[in-house]
Amino acid sequence: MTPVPIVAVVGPTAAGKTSLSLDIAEAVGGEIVNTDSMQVYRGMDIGTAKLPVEERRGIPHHLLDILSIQESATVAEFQQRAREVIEDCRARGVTPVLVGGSALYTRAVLDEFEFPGTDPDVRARLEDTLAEVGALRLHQELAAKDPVAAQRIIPSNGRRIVRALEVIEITGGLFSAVLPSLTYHYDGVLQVGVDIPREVLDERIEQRVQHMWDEGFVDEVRALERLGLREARTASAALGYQQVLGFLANELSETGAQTGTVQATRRFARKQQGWYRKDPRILWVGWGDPTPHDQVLAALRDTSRAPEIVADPNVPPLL
RNA sequence: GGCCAGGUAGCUCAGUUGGUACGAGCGACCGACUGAAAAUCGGUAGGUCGGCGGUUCGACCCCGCCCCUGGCCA
Repeated sequence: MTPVPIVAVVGPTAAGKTSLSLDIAEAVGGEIVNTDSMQVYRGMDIGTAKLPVEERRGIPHHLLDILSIQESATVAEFQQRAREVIEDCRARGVTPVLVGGSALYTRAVLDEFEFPGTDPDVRARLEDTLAEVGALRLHQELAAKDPVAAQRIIPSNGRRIVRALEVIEITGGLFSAVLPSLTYHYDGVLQVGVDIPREVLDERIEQRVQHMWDEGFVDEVRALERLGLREARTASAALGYQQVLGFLANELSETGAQTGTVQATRRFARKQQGWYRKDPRILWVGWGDPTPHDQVLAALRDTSRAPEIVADPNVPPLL
């Protein structure tokens, strides 16, 4: 069977990925696959800017609302589920359109990326040790077992040191702390990056956060708090949610929570841009004329601008 | 109007008994990143120490006046 192309829309939060992805999906008859690490949680809607069902233009959306906030999403599991969805789409001749701002998630799905496994007991033990002796001491242990990994992980980053030691312990091998080279796992991938001037982005973020508050974000968090959000390891750290939890705990004023959310979201957007700007495969589409929509459709037609698609003669033209 | 406290990095504040500001946290910017990634961690840039005068070899630190902020008194 000839592979169907894959389109991935990436870029910083609030840049306009969602509407672009809908346009693309409509134009090529595709389905949306979420690659946002927080939109996977049920009930986290307003704060993650999850597209309401009635605005999805009837296009199937995958991998939204697949976990309760009590659960903790992981890249490895997400990778597996996303690949299953992609396989399913391709088998049906449908183009998967991935959208989301979690760069590691997108890469784990699109690129050759193998996760060595995990063990809750080993992990828990290492985390206890970390809390006891501190990152520096653990880093010495790592240096003894895997000098190369130790050299690549900064001695103060306890989290990554723990993971490296975990992998070493359960595999009996070494831990490679280097990101794999940029090699697609699939044929016919087109990554589209939404480019947007920093001032415009900052403005949009502020508006988005204001809109969240207008839509009842605080109530959403209050309801989730009753369901255990505060104790949720991952979900409680989501942008905005952590600030509102602070407000509900009286550690912050409501205004402080709101401005804090804007500030944290801006910082997050910078971090996202950092990830994407070093991936040379991304086709950047800017705002203005022609529209991003038209730029992408042109790219899908003009094979010279979508080298990954051209590279595979088996991929049929999209339009 | 008087008294007291305070005016030091974008913000909140340390600090120097007078000898080139050791600054810190947050923020900003840049970066790392393989099972929490909206996480975790690293690096860099920011200050004529409220203004003007004086004392001194030398003042952010002493003196005088002024301006500003907060509190108390009238």
